Amino acid sequence: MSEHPPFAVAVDLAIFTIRDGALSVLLVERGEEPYAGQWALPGGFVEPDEDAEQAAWRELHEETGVERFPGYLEQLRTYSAPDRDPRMRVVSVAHVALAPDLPEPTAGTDAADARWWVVDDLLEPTGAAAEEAPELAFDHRQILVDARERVRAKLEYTTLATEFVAEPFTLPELRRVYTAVWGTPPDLGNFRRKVLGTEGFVIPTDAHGSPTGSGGRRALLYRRGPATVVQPPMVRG
Amino acid sequence: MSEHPPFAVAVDLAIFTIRDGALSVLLVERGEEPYAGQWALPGGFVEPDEDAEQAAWRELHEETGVERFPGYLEQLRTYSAPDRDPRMRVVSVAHVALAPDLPEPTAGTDAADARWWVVDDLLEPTGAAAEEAPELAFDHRQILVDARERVRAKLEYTTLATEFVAEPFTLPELRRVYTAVWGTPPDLGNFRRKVLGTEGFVIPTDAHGSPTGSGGRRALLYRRGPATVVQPPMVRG
DNA sequence: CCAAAAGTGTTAGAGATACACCCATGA
DNA sequence: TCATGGGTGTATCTCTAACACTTTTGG
Repeated sequence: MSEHPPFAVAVDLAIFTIRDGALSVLLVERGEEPYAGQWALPGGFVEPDEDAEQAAWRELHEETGVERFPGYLEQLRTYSAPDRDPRMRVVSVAHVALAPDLPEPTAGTDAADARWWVVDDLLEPTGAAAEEAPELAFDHRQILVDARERVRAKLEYTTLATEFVAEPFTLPELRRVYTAVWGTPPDLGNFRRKVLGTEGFVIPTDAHGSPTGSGGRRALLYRRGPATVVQPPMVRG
Repeated sequence: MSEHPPFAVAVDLAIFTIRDGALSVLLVERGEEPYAGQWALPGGFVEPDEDAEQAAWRELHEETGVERFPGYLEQLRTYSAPDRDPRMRVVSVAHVALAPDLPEPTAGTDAADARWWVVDDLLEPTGAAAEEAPELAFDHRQILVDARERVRAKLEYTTLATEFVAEPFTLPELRRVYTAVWGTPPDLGNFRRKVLGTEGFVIPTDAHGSPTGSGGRRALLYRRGPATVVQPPMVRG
């Protein structure tokens, strides 16, 4: 019982953002074997002097090319099937990150390319997207499925949606986050009542946003409030 | 970037049950260094040919002494602080298990002793319990705190409470599960309406239970139903 | 002045809260 | 027959779903 077989410990990241009204995730094209040329979630090995969360933050900065990542990070779960990496025994602590719209990523050190993908195009491709949709390396498709479900669920009972928008933001912007993640827009009136009625969800400013299209009222601007939970939750669909 | 420092990967288990109306957890007294003589969550190293969940099931059988463990198991989260084990770099994939009242456990191979502890006596000891309450080894206190919070939360929006009672069970028994986990009893009438009104939560039988004390009506017996979620959730407090 | 986008009001109904009350059983 | 525990009923209140309506702005 004093055996401890050696494992490599990695972190993988599902980094989500909203682009053009669609929930999107950052993928990298692998430059090395295994799965060279295939698309995968960004990630890397945990260093001897850091924990998994520190490793995830480090990769987040490396892969997005942003020094001060403006978003949110949390652990998702650990994937440990013995054959998940053909090279050796690798256990991966997957994380979920959320951010407001980020610049186009730069390909990292060991990645051939990096870009944003619309999540639905990867997981439920229809029409033209079905041709383009790549298979993901390793068990990353499963990680992506679990990560999306985590985000969907957390929008219901937390104020996490505000991590998808840059401050200051308008309520219609925030509502578009829910629309993108859930696939269907929450009722306008009920949405506003819920957000404004939840103490500390958003903090009003006295400034107005700029017009969205041609014509239309200018929305009020808000900042993130200190609240983290929404009780009772917003309901999906 | 092609370095993979070697880690040991372990599983730790927070095994909960309800004993005498209190949420209880199984601890083992460590027989070996580090932390010899201190109490800890049961656990062990992941073997080369199994994943973390299989390792957790294996430990569950070994530590409880039960061949066919009757309860529920899920991954909690992974703890990976570099100094969490003084011997070497150990990453632990913690799990939560729930079971109906189990027999007194047998001390495992590398444990000096094993017994059930009332969780509140460990985490918020008052009065006499404060003397007895041991400090837990490693970061197991934190794991226990997180595990209890997971269980509390899941009772709200899932049918998980039924994993704490042996089939067939009565509704008052099930209600005592909520009372033990939340610390306060849900309203009797509302509780029944919620459980019976949630399709597939419980399945009625035509048998009656045996009397609890001296006097009192005999409760109807039920079995677990196929439902897993409770929508909208039961509310705590 | 019209269309588009933001914001407000209103009504019906579901569900929860907080009880009071009735039933079955053993001593 | 009474205490004990199981089970039912109900008035009130809160919140939400659904939808109609008003306001502000650009062209």
